[in-house]
Amino acid sequence: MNFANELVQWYQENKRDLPWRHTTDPYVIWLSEIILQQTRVEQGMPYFNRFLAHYPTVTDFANATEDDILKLWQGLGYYSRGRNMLKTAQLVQAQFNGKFPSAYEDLIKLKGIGDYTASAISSFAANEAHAVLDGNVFRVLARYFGINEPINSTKGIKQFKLLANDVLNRNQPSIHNQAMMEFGAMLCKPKNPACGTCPVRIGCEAFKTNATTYLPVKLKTVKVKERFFNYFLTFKNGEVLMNKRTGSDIWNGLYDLPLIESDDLLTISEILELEKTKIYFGSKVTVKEVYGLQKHVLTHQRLIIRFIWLENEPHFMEADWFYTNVENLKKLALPKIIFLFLTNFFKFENNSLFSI
DNA sequence: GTCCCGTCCT
DNA sequence: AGGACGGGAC
Repeated sequence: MNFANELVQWYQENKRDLPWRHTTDPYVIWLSEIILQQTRVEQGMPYFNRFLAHYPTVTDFANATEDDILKLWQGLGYYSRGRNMLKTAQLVQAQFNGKFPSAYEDLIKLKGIGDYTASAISSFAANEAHAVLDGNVFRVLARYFGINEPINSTKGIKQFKLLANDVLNRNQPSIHNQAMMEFGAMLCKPKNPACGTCPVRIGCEAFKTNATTYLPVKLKTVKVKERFFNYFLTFKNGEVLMNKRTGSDIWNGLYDLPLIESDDLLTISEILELEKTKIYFGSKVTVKEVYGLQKHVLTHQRLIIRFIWLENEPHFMEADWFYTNVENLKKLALPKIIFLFLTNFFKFENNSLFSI
């Protein structure tokens, strides 16, 4: 039996029972695949269930607002996925009459759907012969065939793409694709792969040469930028001053507090002396309380965050600032660190995050 | 630190 | 082609 068939057999005996594996509805598969991009199954699962409960069809999804989607997406990260999903749902509603496409050529044109997701949906929903190439598949192929080419180089991606489609079982692309990924996730893991129980270890180059630790090869590590976020907490008539984030920075579309970013770690008095602080709050500022420093680590950034509670009301309001009461605050999509701070500050019994 | 059922922007 | 984009788990 060849490599791919061995993995399919392993898959049928060892696969996890995941909800999106019980359907061929391209909409449901799309939902699961976007949520699972760069996200572990265990982390994505509750979000998948929530989204499906809120939006059983793509038409329901298309009728949502961006605020609705981002609130449901809160805490999952890579928020452009949620924003792109809404655009795609609206386009599917308008141009495909609410019938979610399952053909690769249609899917690849949609926002938020790249080669991986188009291959996944078209193979799972319509059994089209497109090999998926995700982090798992890269790893399995690199190890089994002993390939040193970096998986994130242009040359490497081309090579792996060819290889993945070469080993693809064209009689059952759906099961084949799922088997490759499940095998990578459950057995051929990044660290401490279970070579002892691996059904294909006899033919595996990495096993034979004891190289699983060094494969796959990946170029460069991301450099982490350090940023200092000085947040201000102010109230008027019991309402808190909030900010809607726009532009191309992190957390686009989510809500946080009025912010002054600094290049270095400043003392409280230094922050209050900043020109920007004076423009916003005047030169006579009364600090009621300071919370922080807190560290918040993202993939490319390390945020050093402080919250400064001021008695003052702003002299100048940015266009994206607004006051809101606590009840409405609970409905806003907040970055994790802001959500944690405000939840703690206001002592929410906030379960809105996981209520359906 | 690395990786997760990647994609978009420049 | 390179960089940006969250958060959690190990």
